Parts: sequence; structure tokens; C-alpha cells
Amino acid sequence: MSVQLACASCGRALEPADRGRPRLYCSRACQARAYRARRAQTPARVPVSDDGARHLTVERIVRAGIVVADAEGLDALSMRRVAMELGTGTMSLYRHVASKDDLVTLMVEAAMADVPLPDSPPRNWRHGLERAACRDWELYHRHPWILSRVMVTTRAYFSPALAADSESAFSSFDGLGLESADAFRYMFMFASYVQGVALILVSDAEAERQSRIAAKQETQASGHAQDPLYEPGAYPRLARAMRAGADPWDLDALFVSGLAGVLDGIAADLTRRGIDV
Amino acid sequence: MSVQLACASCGRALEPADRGRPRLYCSRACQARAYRARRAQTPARVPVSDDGARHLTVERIVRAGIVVADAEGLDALSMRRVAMELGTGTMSLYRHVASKDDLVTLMVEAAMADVPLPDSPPRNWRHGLERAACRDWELYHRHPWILSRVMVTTRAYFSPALAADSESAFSSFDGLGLESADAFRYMFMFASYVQGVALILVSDAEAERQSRIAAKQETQASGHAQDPLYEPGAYPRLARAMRAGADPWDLDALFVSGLAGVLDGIAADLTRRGIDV
DNA sequence: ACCCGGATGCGTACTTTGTACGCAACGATG
DNA sequence: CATCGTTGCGTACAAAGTACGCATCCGGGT
Repeated sequence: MSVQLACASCGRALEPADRGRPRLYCSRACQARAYRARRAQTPARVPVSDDGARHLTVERIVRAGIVVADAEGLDALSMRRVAMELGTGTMSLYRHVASKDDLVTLMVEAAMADVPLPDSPPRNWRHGLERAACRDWELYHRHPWILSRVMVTTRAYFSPALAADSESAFSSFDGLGLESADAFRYMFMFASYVQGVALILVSDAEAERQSRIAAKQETQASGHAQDPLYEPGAYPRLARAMRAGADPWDLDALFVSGLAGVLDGIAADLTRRGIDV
Repeated sequence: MSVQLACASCGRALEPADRGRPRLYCSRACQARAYRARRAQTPARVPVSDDGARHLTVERIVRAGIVVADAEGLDALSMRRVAMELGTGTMSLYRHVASKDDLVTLMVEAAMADVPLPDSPPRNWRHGLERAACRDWELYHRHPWILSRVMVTTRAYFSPALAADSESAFSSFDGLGLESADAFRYMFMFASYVQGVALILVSDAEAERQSRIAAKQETQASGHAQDPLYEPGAYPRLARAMRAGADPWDLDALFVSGLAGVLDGIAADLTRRGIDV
């Protein structure tokens, strides 16, 4: 009398192999399911790359995703779109990427590596923060869509690239003998400002893309002409400010000017604590 | 010989009415299409409310949308969900709202009306901006999802509620004899900071909801325990700051402290220009 | 009384997304 | 050569937005 064997995946009865080693699964499908379950434990994000050049790799997928997102925005990024970009089937991507969410996370990490962190120590804290702000600004210019993850990543997930960015900016305060909590407050204010401006930059980029699409479809866009802001009736201060030199926003100049203000605010607090530069 | 009549909508041949006034459309469907086309010209957002109490109105739909978005986040807001909330069919909503996008826009306008603007003139510019910041902060606390539109609304669309908010904050600089462009720069810095912090507030709220859902599904969440930030190796400054009093973020306190810094920055610039308070 | 058009509610169906599932094929290895 | 790890991908399903058109109610002119 022999033991009744069961499929290791579905548990159904399993007739023993007629010769050779014993069977483990009742079907190829069950084998695949077992493999998938095993793989779920260790995501194996790094491809084995034993042969060195495979058709589909995480890197290629992530790069294709970045190309699409840069060109058409994060809204246009779909798994089918990425697959089309690579000339493969949609579901093939899922062998290398756990989900679309995972893909975007990887894209953000990769995109942030495009703009290098400063490697020399800053001359002083102000220089350090200005350098950090410039780096972020450059990042948001190149890849506006990363902001959608920066907002989510704040505390929910851990991102090496983001942590390295913060750490680098943090190092601006080295040697000032600052309390950690104070340095954190300064960083909070600084990062909030930068993110806030990035929000405007991103929505500007999106609006421009939208209007470009609209302009392509119908020749004349309704445009800025009858913008209610420009009628001085209801919102006089806003209208005046909009007209006074701020009409075609020079977002870069505004960013720099606001940044100077934020840094002045930090300087004032430092002075108040007697930690003058 | 009589003129060949055509349907006013589809243009197909139309046999004349056997009695009474002549027909306009070949079918009820064409009539409805013509009505829709006419309505597209004048959106008629305000319901006629001739009887005073109709089942479905824009207000009820918008209110239901706000309830859903407040409770379950903007991601959970779907037309079917709102319809379910109201006990009607999904497509009924489209008689009162042009699209989901339109609904969200209306929701933002309505939600912003929940927190009133200050009606007295501010004591000084600093007081005015603090008041404005408090109002925004309260808004984002109550309806975190409005941020998703504030970012889009920046320049692309016009929003009365948002314009009123800006205008009110702008009025803080009245009487200082400031150049419009300077006032705009200050406003830009101020608004960017507030939006930046709001981004963190919103993503915190979202993360909390997510973890609440996760905790409901599986009893133990993986949680903060093995957060790589807390291992002091790779990101020492970040880890130290996180431990030093910033672990359960007091976002309100951080907001106020950063706001003070931003206002100090404006004050420094005012002093530099000889426009001391 | 009657009928037509304005207006509203809503069922059906199509599109676009993410993605679960399982088959087929390829290479290595016993 | 049978088996297994691995990869590619076709099929299919679930959600979500929404176009379309039918049914219905109401008010006003004939």
C-alpha cells in the first residue's frame, strides 16, 4: 500500500510518475502557481542577467516608462503604453515589475539618479540649501511627474533617493552646533517651500501640455483673453499683480526670489538663537 | 408640390405631421440630441427649481461628492459611488454635472465656502497673512482632497473661491505702498509654502487611511518597526532628526513654526527696502 | 381633451485601465 | 529525455467614465 500523493499546489490527488523522480504538481499550471507564490516571498527585483543581454529587463522597462512620462505625462503612462514602447506584450512587464505602482516607484528612483547630488561639502549652510534647492528644481524641470510620488513618499514609504536628497540638504547645517529638532524645523520649512513651488511648476507643465493638445485639435483656443482675473472688478489686487510683470510668469526667477526669502527667515531664527554664521 | 421637410437634428427626410403643428425631429432621440446640443451652449448649472424641491439637484450631488471624498478620499470618488450615495442611477448625475471633472471642480468651490474668509481688515500685514494661512490650513484639514485641484487650478482654470482667497491674502499688504510686483513675490512665496505643507498634510491623511484599511484587513501591519530611516547607518542626520522629537509629527506646530520663518523672510525684505512696519 | 416639446431619470453598452490566470516555449540539469 | 526554473504573452475579468437613446412627467398651445 502506497501513500496517496497530493499536488503541492492545488492539493488534489496526484498519480505518481510512472518513472524517474516523483511528480510534485498535478499540472503545469500548478507548477507555475507554486513558482509565483515562491517568487512573491522574494521579489527578486534584480534580474539574474546570467546571459548579460535579455530582451526585457527592469531597467529597460523603467527607462521606457520614464520616456513616456516625460513626453506625455504620468496620466498617459499605462502598462499597455509602456509595452507598446518596448514592442512586447502587456503582461510581459509583470514578470519584472510587481505592479504599475511598483513601476512608478522604480521610475522615480531612477529619474532622481539622473541629477547627481553635490559631492563637495557646502561653503556654508546657505550655500548648501541653495545647492539642494537647485538640484530639486532641476529634477522637477526634467521629470515633473516625480512630484506625484514625492507627496506620497513623505512618510508612507521609504525611498533611498529621497532620503539621500534630504540627508544631503541636512548636511548644510553640519558644524553649526544646532539642535536636531531645530535643524529639522528648518528643513521642514525649506522642503515645504520647494515642494510648493514644484506643485506650480508641475501644474504649469501639465496645463501647457493640455493646451498644446487642445491647440492641435482645434486651431483657436479660447485662451487667456477673457480671463476673469484680468477684469479689474472683482479681484483688483490679484488683477493688478497679474498685470504688473507677472503675466508670463518667470517661474525660475520667482523660485529664486522666494527661496532667498525662506533662507532669510532661517537666518533670522539663527540670529535670534545667537548662532550667527 | 410641398417642400421636403428634414429632421432638424439628423437631417433625414421627415414626413409632415398629419395634423397640428409641423414636426421638428424625426424621432424622440433626435429631439433629445438637439436638446443636449442646445444645453451645451448654456450649461444652465443652476437648476430651474420651479417647484422648489426636486429629487436631484446640483447641490445635492456636490454635497454627496464632498461626503464621499471627505470620508474615503478622492480616489474612492466615482460617479457610481456618488449615485449610490444618493440612491439614483449613475447616469442621472450627468443631467446636472457635465463630467466627473466638472463635479470635482464644483466640489472644491463648495468646500472652500465652508470656511469663511475673514471679513475685518487685518491689523497689519503679518496678522493678515497669518489669518490667511490659518484659513487655508483649516480648509486642508477638513477637505484634504481640494489640494488636488488647487494644484491644477493655478493658472489653467479660473476658480472664484481660489481667487477670493488670494485676493483676501493680498489685501494684507494694503497701505504699505508696495509695488504690485513685490507684493506678488511675497504672495508667491507665502502661497508656495502653505501649499507645500498642505502636500505633506494630505499625503499623511492618505497614508493614515491606507494603513487603517490595511489594519482592518490583516491584524498586524508591518508598520514602522523596521523603517530603514531609523537605522542610523545610511542617513544619520535624517535618523537623528526623526528621533529627536519629530517622530509623531506635530504637523500643526511645524506649520506654524515654518510660517513664522517665511514671514520673517518677508519682513527682512521689507526692512531692506526701507518699508518697515 | 390632446398633443408636442422641454426636461429628467436611468438602463445599456462601449472604451480604457490594471491585472489574475494559465499556456507555450526555451534552456539547464539530473 | 523528463523535469523544472524562467520568460513571454494571449485571454479574460473587474472597475470606472460616459455616449446614446428610451420612458416618463409636466406645462402650454390648439
